[in-house]
Amino acid sequence: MVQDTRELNRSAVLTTLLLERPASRKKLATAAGISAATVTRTVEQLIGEDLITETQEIVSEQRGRRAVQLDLRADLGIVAGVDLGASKTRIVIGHIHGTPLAVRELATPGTLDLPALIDWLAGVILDLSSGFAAPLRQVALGVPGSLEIPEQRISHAPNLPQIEGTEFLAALRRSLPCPVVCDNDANFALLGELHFGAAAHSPNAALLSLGFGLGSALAMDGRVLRGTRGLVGEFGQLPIGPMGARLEHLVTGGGILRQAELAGIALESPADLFVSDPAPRIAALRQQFEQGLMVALTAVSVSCDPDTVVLSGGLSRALAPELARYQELLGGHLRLAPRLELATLDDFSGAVGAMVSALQHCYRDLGALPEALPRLPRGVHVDRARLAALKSVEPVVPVG
Amino acid sequence: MVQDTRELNRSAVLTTLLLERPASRKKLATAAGISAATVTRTVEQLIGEDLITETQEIVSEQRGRRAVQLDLRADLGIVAGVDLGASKTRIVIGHIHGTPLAVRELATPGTLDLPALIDWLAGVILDLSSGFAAPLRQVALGVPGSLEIPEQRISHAPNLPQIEGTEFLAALRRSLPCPVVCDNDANFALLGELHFGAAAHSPNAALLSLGFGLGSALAMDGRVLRGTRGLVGEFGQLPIGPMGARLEHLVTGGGILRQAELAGIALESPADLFVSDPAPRIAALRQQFEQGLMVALTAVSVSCDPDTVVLSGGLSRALAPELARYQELLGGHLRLAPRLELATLDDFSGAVGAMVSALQHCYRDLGALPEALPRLPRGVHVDRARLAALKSVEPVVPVG
DNA sequence: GGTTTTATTTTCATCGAGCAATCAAATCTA
DNA sequence: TAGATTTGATTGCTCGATGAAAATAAAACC
Repeated sequence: MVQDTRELNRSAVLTTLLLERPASRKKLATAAGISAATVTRTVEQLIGEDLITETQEIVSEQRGRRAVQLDLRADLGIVAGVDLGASKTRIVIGHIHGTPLAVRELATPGTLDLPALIDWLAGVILDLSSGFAAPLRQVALGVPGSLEIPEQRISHAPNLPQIEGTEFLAALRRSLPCPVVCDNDANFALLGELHFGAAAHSPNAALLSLGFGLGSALAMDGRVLRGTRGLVGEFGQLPIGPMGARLEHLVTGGGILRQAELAGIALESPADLFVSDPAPRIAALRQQFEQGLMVALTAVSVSCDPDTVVLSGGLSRALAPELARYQELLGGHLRLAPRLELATLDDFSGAVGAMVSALQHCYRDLGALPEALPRLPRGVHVDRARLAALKSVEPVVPVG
Repeated sequence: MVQDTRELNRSAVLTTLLLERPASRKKLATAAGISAATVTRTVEQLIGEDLITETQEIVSEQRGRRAVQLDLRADLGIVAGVDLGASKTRIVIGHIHGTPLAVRELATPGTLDLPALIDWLAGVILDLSSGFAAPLRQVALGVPGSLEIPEQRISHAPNLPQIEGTEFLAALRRSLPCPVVCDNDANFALLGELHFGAAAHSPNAALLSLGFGLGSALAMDGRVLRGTRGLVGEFGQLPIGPMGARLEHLVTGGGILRQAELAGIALESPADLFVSDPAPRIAALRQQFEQGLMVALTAVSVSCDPDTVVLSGGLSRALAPELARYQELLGGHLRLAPRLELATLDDFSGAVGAMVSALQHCYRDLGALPEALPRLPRGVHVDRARLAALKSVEPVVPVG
């Protein structure tokens, strides 16, 4: 509690710059509520630390001396957001400014044993990130399982059992030259949609991932809720059916196929449930699904009072035509029902959210104020078209 | 961002004192990480503001000069925690130090119209708080309904419909000489149990209130979650039964009676469901209840990953003998199931929690650091015996 | 009564912020 | 083209607040 006023101003100026990038000293002084003199001195320090730099002045339309624009140094580094799925692994390399630089979608070699899987993953990350003339500063990894915070243990990952326990993460950390944070894939997907997707401008939001399994995530005030034992959002465990059947047996791709089999109906894919003119027996099955979906939607709604619930995962695309009806149904169950939206980043919500998280960890390490992190990165736009375009980009672009 | 270092030290010293009450200057300096010289000056300022005061020195067992103990001034004020229930209204007057001073339990005159109800409530609060030689600084009011934050509107209060809308709160505020905060009764009940009851030492906790209605509340990191529209915790809305029947129709006192009536069973009270040797038809009804209870317990568990789930409300006492079995059942549904506990403050969880909230608002207004509030008040013990003893105390005790 | 120990206050050097003057670099105007 | 004007950035200066250390205070010990 000593002379931290200087440190405090450093943080304030840096944070303001991250929020209003790029900005002149004058603008920083106004926005941060600090005198111009102090900003000059603080900026000098930050430049000395090789953190920020003066950039091109904008062609001014005003009279008077042109403001010198400042920005985070472009060669500070890059981050990697990784979504390690049971079948596909998706990676988004992000520039320190927040821009996605490269995107990859690979088949996860799920049959490999643990050391080989770690080798493969570390190799892929290093390979993709080495094409840029800036160091890799942070990796964020989404996994199809829960993370127990105190011991950094991954549990409950039936679709990729090798990674359960603590060894996978520990070994991956040894194989990578920078910090690695890890979280549940749904949590990162929600973070991605919060920043660039369907839940932008909804600080309170939830995500329901309807795929082969059921995942969900909750966010309040722009912050994704994360319990210490990774239990948050596991609504699939709700014992709602007769005999304690779980919700995940009703509203997942796997569950639908199983229910169909039990009922003696031949379904090729879970999406067949949503054909426009279903046979009566399929309609019954579908009604069962929809009942479960309503439970799931209600559950996430009363958990964090979201403005928006984002639906993602393979099944979500199949039920898109029914969305308006579901919205109405939910309104019947719930006063003040949240808005239902499909994920706009498609299968890349998770990887993009991981990139966002990695960036936030970077900014925090650089000294940004923690309370501003949920609003960072700012001034960047990411959408599916941009990601698609980057899939084919060779990572040979020198940054800066 | 100017010379706020002084203000910052003031907050730090005050917060440390609240956390380590009472404390000497030396102790404050060590605990807050501030130099002794600065603490001396800051304490001088706080004494000048009539906020803190020197108290009796402790009889020292050490050599050397005795440390002068400092404490919040006892005559700073009192707060009122009010739990306005549909049938009973409970009030706990709390000293600024956190000690409960007076406790009342009154029948709510639920048949009064709005102005008369407000008059009655304001009168009761003023009457009870006027017996102490210290001003009433803050009132916290728990209501059997939801609070929509932006407009301060109470909604969803079927058992006390007069208070719905914005007028009740607005008029009550006009009738009381100090700030009034309002929240859902379950939220305050959880806050009470978090501080003094079954969830003490569980920063992540949830509460399930099983009474005539179903209420619940969630807390993470010692902070009760509160959505902007008061939807958090309304798990009663879960449409889990056939034909969209809601969870609240299964696990509430009212629901049980209705189900029994539908089944043609005569029940005098919901508690009859839990007799030790039930008739087969009652056992079936009970099983239905327990299925609903499991859904509710699972739902709160996966919403905030609690270490403890507190059961409160009239029904919770009836099912106490079955608690161990429910704990086991829950463990079967859920890996890492939370601990189930009965509320230890009985019917006063809500009023005590409201008192806690009122105190926290006081401390915040005095300048305590927001991040310390979830740990305040400290060093006070409240239990049902103490509350019971205070029910009969006449409020004529001059404070200080 | 002197010594030792511990708490608090005072003294004093230093640090860092803001104000205001100054410098810098534009556009505007005759 | 040479001021005048406007706006941004820097610098000199003062002042307030902190912390280290010295001084003082108040106890126990011997």
